[in-house]
Amino acid sequence: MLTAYFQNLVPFTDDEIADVLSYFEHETIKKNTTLIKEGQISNKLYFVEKGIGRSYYLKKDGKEVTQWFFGAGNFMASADSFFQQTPSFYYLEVIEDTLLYTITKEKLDLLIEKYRKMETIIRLLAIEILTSFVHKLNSIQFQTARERYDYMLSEFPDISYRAPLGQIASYLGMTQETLSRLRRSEQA
Amino acid sequence: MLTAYFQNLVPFTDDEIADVLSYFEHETIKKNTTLIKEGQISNKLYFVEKGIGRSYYLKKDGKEVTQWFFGAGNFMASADSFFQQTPSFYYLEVIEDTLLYTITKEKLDLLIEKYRKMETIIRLLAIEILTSFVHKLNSIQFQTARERYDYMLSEFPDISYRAPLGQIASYLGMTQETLSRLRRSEQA
DNA sequence: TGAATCCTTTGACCTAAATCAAAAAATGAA
DNA sequence: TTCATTTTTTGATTTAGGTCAAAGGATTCA
Repeated sequence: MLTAYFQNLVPFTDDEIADVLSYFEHETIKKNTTLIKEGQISNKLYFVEKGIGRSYYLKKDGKEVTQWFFGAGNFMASADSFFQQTPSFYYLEVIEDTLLYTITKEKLDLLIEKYRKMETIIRLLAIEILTSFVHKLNSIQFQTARERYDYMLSEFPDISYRAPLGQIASYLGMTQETLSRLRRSEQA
Repeated sequence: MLTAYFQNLVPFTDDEIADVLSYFEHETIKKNTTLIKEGQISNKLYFVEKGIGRSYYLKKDGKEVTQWFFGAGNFMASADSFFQQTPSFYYLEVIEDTLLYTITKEKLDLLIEKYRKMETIIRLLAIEILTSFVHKLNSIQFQTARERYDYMLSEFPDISYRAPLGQIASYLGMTQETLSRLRRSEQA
């Protein structure tokens, strides 16, 4: 899956791909494990092979706000912390038993130096993440609660039914009571 | 200013910088000029030397929604359209008389091929844009109108007083009436 | 310099969604 | 299998901010 992801962006030879993959580690993570806490500098970039990851932060009143869901087939990171090596604003966790490929910042930098194509991939990855964030921003700003939930269903159909309701509600910027009522009216 | 921007990310020699700058053009643009319309594929990346740029889109009801303001010292683009060469979701315009450096996609690609450092710069640029978008997303989701305006004041103090109120209001996801009332209470 | 257009303010009223509270359902641990 | 904890649903009430309408100000351009 990771191989396909790379090949899709920039073509590699089989030898190159094998070498690139050797920089990654394979990990199995149990449900509800925290990968990064707020304030830590994130040293790893993750690729979700199976399962769901989530980033969130705590409001002053202690309530969690989901910032993003990472489904299978996507890279996951506390992007600003990892790329800019600054303290993370977010917590990162997995909300299901999850299979991850991971790479450290140091190894990624080595890879980027070794393969120019890798730098291209990271550039494209950053732009892709950027695009999807912008898309979310536009889907949430000025939209009603119902429209925001419709965006969620179309953008993350699988996650919409696997993540706890409260986590989805905060991702969409509404209370869980409101989301619960929306779901009821959905089925009618 | 553009030189400083580059040097700040990756060191170049004087000769290199001169060569890189020769790929850019210098343009003076009159207030309220549209640079890109929705649906067009954006072929240019802009650097704002002086003035203010703005991206916006139209809702189904025809109302403009400001997506971003670009102040002096920043790159401006319809990011997804320029980098991925897809039809732009946004309009791009300048809201003051503006001095811009511009570079076409073709020339930028040449530069990236010629100087690896350029690819690094674009990668870092993409990550920087990403980070600031994420920051906005977090500052708007779950915040009250007052808090959103405070974010605007701290993030874009200059633009807060130079852009028309309606444009700022839609950027912050509120009506202009609400923003007008906020400002009044501000002064009290 | 004045008509025309655009931008901002103000007021009255309304509504979507938040808050508060508590019951019901689901999950998990012993 | 039961008890405890967490998650979801439902109801009653409140409120922030939206909508509608109209009047003032400020720009612009002939």
